[in-house]
Amino acid sequence: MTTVRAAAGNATTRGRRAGRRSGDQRELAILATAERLMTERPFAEISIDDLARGAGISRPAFYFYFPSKDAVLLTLLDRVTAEADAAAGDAFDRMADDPRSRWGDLIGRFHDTFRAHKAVVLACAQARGANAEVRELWSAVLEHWVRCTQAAIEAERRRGAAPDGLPARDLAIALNSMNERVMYATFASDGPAVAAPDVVDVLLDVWLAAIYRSTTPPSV
Amino acid sequence: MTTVRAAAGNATTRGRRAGRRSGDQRELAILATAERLMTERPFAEISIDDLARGAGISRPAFYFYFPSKDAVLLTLLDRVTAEADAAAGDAFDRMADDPRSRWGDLIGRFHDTFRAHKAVVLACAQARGANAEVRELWSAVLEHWVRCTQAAIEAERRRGAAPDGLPARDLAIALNSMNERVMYATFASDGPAVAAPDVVDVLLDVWLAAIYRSTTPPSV
DNA sequence: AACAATCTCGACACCCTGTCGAAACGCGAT
DNA sequence: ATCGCGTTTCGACAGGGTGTCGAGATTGTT
Repeated sequence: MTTVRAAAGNATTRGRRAGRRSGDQRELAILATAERLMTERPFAEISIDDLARGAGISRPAFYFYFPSKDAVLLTLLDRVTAEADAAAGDAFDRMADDPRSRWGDLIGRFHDTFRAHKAVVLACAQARGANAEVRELWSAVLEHWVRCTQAAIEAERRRGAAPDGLPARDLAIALNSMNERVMYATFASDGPAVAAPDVVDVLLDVWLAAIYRSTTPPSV
Repeated sequence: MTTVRAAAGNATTRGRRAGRRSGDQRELAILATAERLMTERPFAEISIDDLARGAGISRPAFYFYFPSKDAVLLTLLDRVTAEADAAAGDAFDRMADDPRSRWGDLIGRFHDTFRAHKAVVLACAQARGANAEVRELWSAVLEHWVRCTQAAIEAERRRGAAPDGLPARDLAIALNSMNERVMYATFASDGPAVAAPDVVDVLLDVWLAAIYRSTTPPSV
């Protein structure tokens, strides 16, 4: 298994070899083409030739910018990763003020990040099965949300607002997994799905029930 | 988009053209080879040549038995579909006797079906993104579980054991989606995952909390 | 103008899929 | 036994995708 990442794993070097001149626009054109085509058909059906032609270069020239088609997806996913980490940021502060609103913010942010990059996320979900790097990077995103969720659950238990029960980490994994799968189904219209406008409400209700055994958790 | 299914959509005709002689063993050999290889590497990395050689025939001969690689997976999935439908069967009877045990049975059956065909299910999850037929067939399985769950929730609400709240269908979708994703992560060791022995317990707790707002729901 | 780094692409080797037609096989009817 | 006819097999081909190489074009610097 060869790796697409630079040795240092630096996200900024995922694409081309170091040093740059005028070709930056070409690199961006490839990324833009990829994002556009992904909204039209599954990632697996997009060829490197499609990406190259879309960016106005020949197929061999593509390889100057990216080592493979997957590397393009990984670069796109890097952006989403950064945005997702930022979005999780302070959503967990002052949970005691108004738990329902705070958890709603949290799920809403996950939802917004997911939806803003729907095409990339759906493509990653498809590629995840076949590409270990996509799988690992996506796992890292999810792990971050799980940790934040776990910490918030533990804090709520400490202040007596939430009852003890399942290990907080297991609960956090289950709830975040649910969010991922439910949102995926809704955005992809894949199988039984919750209607798009209701997604956040439905998920929030399950979260509150699972964490507090109530949909009206106590504030301070 | 060409279809792999026979016009009638009959599961028994998914493979070869009608009429048969001694080649049944070959067809089974292909299926057995597929199931074995899927435990070793992702479905996308298995070629038709691999399947043919594994069954002791040449690559063109493979096409006598199946029209494509996906058709093999679909045939395997047909078995799982049948088993899953059967497993859901009477798991919803006498829910009022002992809700916790009954829901536990239900999740346990989903879990057992999933685990018994781990390789097939993981391969389908991978192929789902690229193949519409796999996606539809898997959706049908999930839809069946969702309907059963929805009916059981509504029955529990009618007898006053479960409080009103979210539409039962939305709740059923969310919970079954959670089960699918959590089990997938656990079996595939993909990203944050619940430890294998705890999966059913964790899921059951979330189900009971979401349906009853309690982990000790009332029996008759 | 000359050099070097950057960038481009024609041509190639390789792998995989799906199809065709010819040939081999199995078996009941003559 | 052998003829005939469906069943089964495979060599060979066409088409399309990936990744690589080396030669050439472009651009910025001196």
